[in-house]
Amino acid sequence: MGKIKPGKNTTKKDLIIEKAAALFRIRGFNAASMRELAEMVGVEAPSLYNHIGSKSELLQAICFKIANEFTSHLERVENTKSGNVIKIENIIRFHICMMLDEFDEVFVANHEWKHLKEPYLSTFLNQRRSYEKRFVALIETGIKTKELKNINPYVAVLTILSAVRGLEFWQRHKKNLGSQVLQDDMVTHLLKGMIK
Amino acid sequence: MGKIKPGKNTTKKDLIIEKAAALFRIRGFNAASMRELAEMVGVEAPSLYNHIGSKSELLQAICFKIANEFTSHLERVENTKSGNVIKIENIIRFHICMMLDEFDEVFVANHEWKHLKEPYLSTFLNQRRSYEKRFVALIETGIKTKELKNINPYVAVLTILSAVRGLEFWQRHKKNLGSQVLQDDMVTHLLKGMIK
DNA sequence: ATAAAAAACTAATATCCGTTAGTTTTACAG
DNA sequence: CTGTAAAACTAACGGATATTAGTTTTTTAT
Repeated sequence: MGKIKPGKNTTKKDLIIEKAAALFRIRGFNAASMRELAEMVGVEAPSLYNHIGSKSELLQAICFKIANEFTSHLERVENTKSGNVIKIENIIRFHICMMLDEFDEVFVANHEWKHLKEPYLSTFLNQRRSYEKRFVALIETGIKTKELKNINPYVAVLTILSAVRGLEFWQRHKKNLGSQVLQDDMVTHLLKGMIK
Repeated sequence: MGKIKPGKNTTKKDLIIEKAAALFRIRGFNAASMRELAEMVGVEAPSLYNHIGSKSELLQAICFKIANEFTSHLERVENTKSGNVIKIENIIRFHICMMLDEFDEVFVANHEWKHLKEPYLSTFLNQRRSYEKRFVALIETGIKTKELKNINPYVAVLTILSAVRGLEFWQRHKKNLGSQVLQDDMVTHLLKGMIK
């Protein structure tokens, strides 16, 4: 029967996925073993299969959870009446937030997606391409409405995504940088080159 | 006895390392099998061991080849008499060049280093930290000599490294962007925020 | 041409991993 | 309590992997 398992308000499956994200980030998907994961969960390895279907399924869950969060946020932004600059700032801030407080999952989605199996791999890549295109379109609109400089929108999108992704690299130095300060610095720095 | 093997001016070991870099980039270190590598080299798997010691040794060779190239280039720049802005531009251009024409090796060094075994893992990370520190020092000097704005040098270094690393992400779109144009754009963009 | 060394091949081993089978324990519903 | 379903455990399997051993072929030096 349906149960609510841990003391928290989450299923044990959710706990497993959460631990899997941490493990996959540190070890990488292939190097991470179900036995290690089981130990982190506090259980023997075969017991995991009472809650999940397979190791790949864990990777799928992580990657699509993140991909869907980004996609649905973008959709929300698109349906907003704000100007394009604000929309873009909104997206940048969302990326930074995701990077900071769902670090493991975002890292895994960024680095381990290549180990997804078909047809999930193709779906994931299509979703990603679609996201980029819609982001580009947003910038193109901003250029048409004279809000933005006449920049190459692809370069802009990829610069933004690269810079934000670089936050994973900053973790080590985070102690030296307040996170809100960091966020503001990054946003203004990334927007400065674009706004007219 | 000492031999020079292939028609080219490289040893077969070098060929194996080159193919390994391509394979490790595509599959990831753990997912890549020695049998796959052997097929790429045109040989049966055990034959590889006439030229190399182990799979890990291949990863070590790739990671330290790249790390040493960056380190020795930095050393060369430090011993130059140029101004700090030129030194920094020099470093950025070197990173971009490395990314473009030793793509597989740089990618592997950036993403698969975590699978190095001790003591190589520690050595690699120390070398990397040292590189960052010396890069930071260069920027700090530039600030003291009033060549650069009073920016946070850590932020500057990490932004630069992130942006350049993002080039791996651009491969897909490279068709749309001339590589020299790209290089100049990126350099000026990265420097613009720093120069006084 | 011949001897020696280098490098290829076949066969096999030990290990590890994801997963299944089968069983026992735990926990909740009545 | 008692019955039932969820979830834990032990044991084990099948497959893949890096690597070794031993042998044969190819290349090189003289």
